[in-house]
Amino acid sequence: MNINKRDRILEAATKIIAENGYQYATISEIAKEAGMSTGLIYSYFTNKLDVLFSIVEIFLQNVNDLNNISLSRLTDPVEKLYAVLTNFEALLIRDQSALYRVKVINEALPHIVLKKDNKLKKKRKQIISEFVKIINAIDSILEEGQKHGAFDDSLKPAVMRQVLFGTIGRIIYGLFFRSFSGEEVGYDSDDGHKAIVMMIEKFIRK
Amino acid sequence: MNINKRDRILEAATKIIAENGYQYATISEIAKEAGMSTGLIYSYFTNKLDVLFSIVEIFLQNVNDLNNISLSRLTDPVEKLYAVLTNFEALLIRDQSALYRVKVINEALPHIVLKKDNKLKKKRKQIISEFVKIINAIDSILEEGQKHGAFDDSLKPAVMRQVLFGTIGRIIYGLFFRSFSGEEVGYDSDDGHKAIVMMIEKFIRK
Amino acid sequence: MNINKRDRILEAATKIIAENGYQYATISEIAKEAGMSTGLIYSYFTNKLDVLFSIVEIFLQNVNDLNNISLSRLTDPVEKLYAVLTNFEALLIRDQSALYRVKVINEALPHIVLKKDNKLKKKRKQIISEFVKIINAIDSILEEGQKHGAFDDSLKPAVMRQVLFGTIGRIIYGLFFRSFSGEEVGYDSDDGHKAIVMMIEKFIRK
Amino acid sequence: MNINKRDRILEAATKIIAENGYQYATISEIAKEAGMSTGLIYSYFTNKLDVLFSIVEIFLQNVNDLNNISLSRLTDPVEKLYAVLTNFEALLIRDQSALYRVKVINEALPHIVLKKDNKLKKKRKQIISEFVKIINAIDSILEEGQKHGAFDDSLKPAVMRQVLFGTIGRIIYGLFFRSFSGEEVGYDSDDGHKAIVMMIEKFIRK
DNA sequence: AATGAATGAGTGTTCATTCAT
DNA sequence: AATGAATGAACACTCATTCAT
Repeated sequence: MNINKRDRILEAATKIIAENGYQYATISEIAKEAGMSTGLIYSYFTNKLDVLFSIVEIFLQNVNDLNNISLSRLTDPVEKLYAVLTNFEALLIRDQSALYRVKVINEALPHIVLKKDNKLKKKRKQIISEFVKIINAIDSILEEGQKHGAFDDSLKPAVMRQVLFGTIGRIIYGLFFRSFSGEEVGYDSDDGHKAIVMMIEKFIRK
Repeated sequence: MNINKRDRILEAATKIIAENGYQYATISEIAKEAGMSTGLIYSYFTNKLDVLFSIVEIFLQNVNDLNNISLSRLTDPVEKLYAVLTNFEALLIRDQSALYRVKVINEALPHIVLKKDNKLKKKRKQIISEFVKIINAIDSILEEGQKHGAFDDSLKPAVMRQVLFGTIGRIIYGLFFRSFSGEEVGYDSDDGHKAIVMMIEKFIRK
Repeated sequence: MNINKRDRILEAATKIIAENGYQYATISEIAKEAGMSTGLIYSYFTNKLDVLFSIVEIFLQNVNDLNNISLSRLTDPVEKLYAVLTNFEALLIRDQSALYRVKVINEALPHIVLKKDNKLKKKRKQIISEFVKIINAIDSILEEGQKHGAFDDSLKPAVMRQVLFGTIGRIIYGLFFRSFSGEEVGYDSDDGHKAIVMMIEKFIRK
Repeated sequence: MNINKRDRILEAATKIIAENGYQYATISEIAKEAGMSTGLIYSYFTNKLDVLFSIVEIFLQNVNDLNNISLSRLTDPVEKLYAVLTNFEALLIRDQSALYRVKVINEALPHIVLKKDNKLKKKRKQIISEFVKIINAIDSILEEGQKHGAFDDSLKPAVMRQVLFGTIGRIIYGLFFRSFSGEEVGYDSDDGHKAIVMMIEKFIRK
């Protein structure tokens, strides 16, 4: 197994799926983009859905890896929250292919929820476990921060976390849309970053 | 044309698409759910995508209709913002079929962006125009509010609006997921509502 | 469901499979032969294997139906055996399409044994049950005949039955081959019939 | 060319094809079973069908070799027939891998008849010639025996031969099935042998 | 001689869409 | 207006075969 080639497939798939939607992205087009034959994709992935899932899986693992590093050297909940959300943002904004990833992950989530494919049970579990890890990381930061009076405690951590996720997700999706369609959306990535930072500040107790 | 039948199709489609995803929702299953033949669907809609688009279209029209009523009798930007977001929330949380709609609209957006189907050009434009109306309504409320010192003006209206959309969308999606999967998500619709209200307050200048 | 159309598919499939072998018989060729589209075949059958199985199933049902009629009015084991084997022969020799059936059934048996397709579990069971019915019919005729001293009892009924099946099968396969390839095989259907009759006589105790 | 390796491939192929059917037996599985790479198989055989054909070819050659030895020292048609059929039986019942061969040869015959593959014309001819040799050997024994009054002459030799082939084939297939599926078939290899012997006796004129 | 990664033709199957009734 | 049988384009996936190493 050529690890490099697997990555090439995932990168090509990310692009093709982002541009066409999962349903209209064909394996043969992905293969063409990756510069290989359709058959070869099936020696790296179980099926088309597995390609989609793997994109999500790797992204979530990257998030968790970054979080592990960042959180290990921090103690202040405020700083921790900062770090976690910045990691998220960084992984999704970095470059063009990162923006594609936003789109793909957005489209992948419903598929992961649906449990259509028995062959991918294990991978599904793995993805959910990575996702839960992220959620737990944030929720426990928020909880800890509320207990220590660092954060506004009028909202449950789970809701606060949704607010933060929703904010980041939507802002970044707008940036993807701008880059994809060429149309203006009324803000740029600096504005977006500022918004995320401000959201955190809104929840900090003065 | 039987307007009642058209609605029945859209309601059935909303359920089937929400439960299976657009790709896996078949016309024949939608027809069965609506209690009619597959052929009949095609005398009310151009094609499958048209069904999806129509769900979104009607929702956006409803939002705008509600907004028009609410905004006409209000002058205070703060009250206006309240009204608009509450309308949104109301239309998406009301009942089970409203929760389905969250899911379907989420899935529909990428399709609307993609412009795959030439037959639906007009409908696409119509949807975008409804969407822009909503965006403009909010953006001008925010702008006006900032000018009058009612809202925090450190973020551009467009970004603020994304933050609010993202928050509401994510929170409501969580509620859909809870209702669909039966799993707990850590909050209920009251918590969600509280969060939306609080988001507005965060942006009000004291 | 048009019962006539189902039969047309089976007849076309029997021809195409007999001429090309199951592996090389494509659904699209069967559809063409049956004068319909590929899709329609799938509203009558689960999949390609289901078509194959159904050919066998109908044949076995026909055999059992004929056997039920014949055996009900006979008491003498010798006459019964005669009747059963003649039924078999009749159904396999009757006409061109009957000869095709010999070939197809021969090729189908291994597939039935393999249990590859979970969707066809029920049909598989049904086929085996029809097959067992035939086997039991013959075996009990032989057993009864042996008990009454009508048949040679130096072989177990199961073995005798295999001898009779093998004889008929091989002889008829030869006739199929002659008709299919145009080559001579050294005997015709009259010779074949004589052989089957003689086989029975060989087992009759004088 | 390593003759040993060629044999290893054929042995592996016999097992895999017997267990899965020719269609579902993959070259890569055969290679794995033979403990080598897929590529290597193609330096010993033209293609997949060539592997199948070669199994049959070798079997038929073995039969003819045994027949040549046996028949050269016998003159009595009855003894000759005994010898020929016993050779046949011996080669097919001997051990597990011999039982596999029954299955494979059964499945191979239709492929040999079909003439699909131009590359194998020569091999096809060779197989048919070996097969004809066997048929001729038996037919001439039967003919000679009939002329000398040793055998029942009410059936043409060709038909008698089919009866004998059918009997042996069916009985041995039952034994393969028993060994493969683990189910009982109502007789064992001793019963089978007895049946073959008895069949000969049935044709001997007393 | 040997490997196994890579190819790509081939086909079963699905399902949106049409249209005769 | 309504049906649902019929169509056939489209695509995921498999696997025999090749060939660079």
